[in-house]
Amino acid sequence: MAGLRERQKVAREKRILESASMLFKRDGYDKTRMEDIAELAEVSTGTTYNYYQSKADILIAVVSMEVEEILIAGERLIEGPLSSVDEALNALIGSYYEHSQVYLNKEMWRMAMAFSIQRPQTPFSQRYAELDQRISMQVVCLIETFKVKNMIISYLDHQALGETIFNNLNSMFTEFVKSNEMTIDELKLTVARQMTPLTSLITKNKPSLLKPMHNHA
Amino acid sequence: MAGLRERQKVAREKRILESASMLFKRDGYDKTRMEDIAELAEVSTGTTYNYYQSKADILIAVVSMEVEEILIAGERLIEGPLSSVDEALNALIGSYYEHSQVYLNKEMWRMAMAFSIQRPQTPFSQRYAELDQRISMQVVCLIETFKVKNMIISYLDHQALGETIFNNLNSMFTEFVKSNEMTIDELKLTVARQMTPLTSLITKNKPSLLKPMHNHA
DNA sequence: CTATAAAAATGAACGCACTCATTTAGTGCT
DNA sequence: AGCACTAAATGAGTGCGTTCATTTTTATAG
Repeated sequence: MAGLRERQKVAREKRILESASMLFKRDGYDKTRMEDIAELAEVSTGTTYNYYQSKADILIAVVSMEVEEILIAGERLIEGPLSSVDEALNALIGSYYEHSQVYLNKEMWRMAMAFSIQRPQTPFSQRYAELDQRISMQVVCLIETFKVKNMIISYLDHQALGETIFNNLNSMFTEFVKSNEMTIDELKLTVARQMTPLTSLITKNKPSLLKPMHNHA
Repeated sequence: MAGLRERQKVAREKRILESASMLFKRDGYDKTRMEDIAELAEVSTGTTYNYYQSKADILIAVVSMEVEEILIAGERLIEGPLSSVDEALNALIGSYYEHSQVYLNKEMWRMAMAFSIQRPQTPFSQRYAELDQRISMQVVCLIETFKVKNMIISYLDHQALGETIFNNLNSMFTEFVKSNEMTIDELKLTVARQMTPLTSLITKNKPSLLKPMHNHA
């Protein structure tokens, strides 16, 4: 049985995270002051810093929750039955995008992305990079599965292909969170369009799919 | 002939930009205080804000200079003679990377990228996005040239292809500025490797180039 | 040359993330 | 229960980007 001190610690950390998560989504990251988070969590400002290194560090805790769920959903898709290369890839990418909006909104994603670039050596960024890496690996894994199941041509560097695809879906997600107007559906359509040449080229026995389309929606 | 007031204004703006550019590269963006910039430029802190909206806004002025030169160099390459698809593409990408280090260092790039994501609606970010857009267009333009010269298969969506390639080279440049160790040469090699499957697939009459390679350098 | 209007420079003041010396409170021992 | 020890909470203090009321400088009119 844990002591009182230990239980209080866990409870405080949870209260701080919940308060921050709520305020970030309600008032925005910038508007939310450390003082506000502390007040709602019923601790002092200083105490907050005993639990999280910085305001940004609280944000990554929320991001982590979100990405863990994204990865689990992705895992399920990869292990499930695969239809065509094109459909399976778009299903995975779509799943990533859908699950990105549970705990976070666009502004919070922007902040998280910004911090991860700004100070790549901080624990925050290391963590963020690791989460990215795991998503990238999942895409590579799917490409490998295609290969094993003889769905794509076999002489290609599947690691490189997977990374290119990840870079693309990631870049477009960045565009999405930067845009006020863009919806998830538009994002999915754009990426599907961008992926078409590539998937057509690597897919076996599907020459009829080679249909060029036009510019952004 | 411009009046005294006008001339002083131009001179002050130039001094502020030069001071900031120097201090950012020497001491780092974070360490450089607005007070330091103002002091070196022989103006008051407040005056700095009559010329630039924020500290970040001064940074974009430096970034703009850099990217303008990057674009000019790219233009030259595209209009010049093209060897193979693979070589021309890598030459363009390599040129981008080489020219990225004249006024900026990794830290400054990181800061600029971070701000452009953080507040996409600010003039800073609009400007940054526009510069990105122009580079992307240059890549698309090169792909179009390949098509016109009958160097690649013709039934593909060249716009989508160009965007995918830009997203990839851009993502990897982000990885580069985030890493303390990675050199420009390593960056070029990594991107060349990632591009190989794609360029092989789209190039006409080059089946012998299809050689899978292995993981990161 | 003086007076008046307009523009720009100035630096003290503000807000907020973050720090640190001090105080408070949980734990283990007698 | 009382005491010593230590982990943790606290909030006034610090630094820096940014703002704004005031002062200074330049242009213009009489």
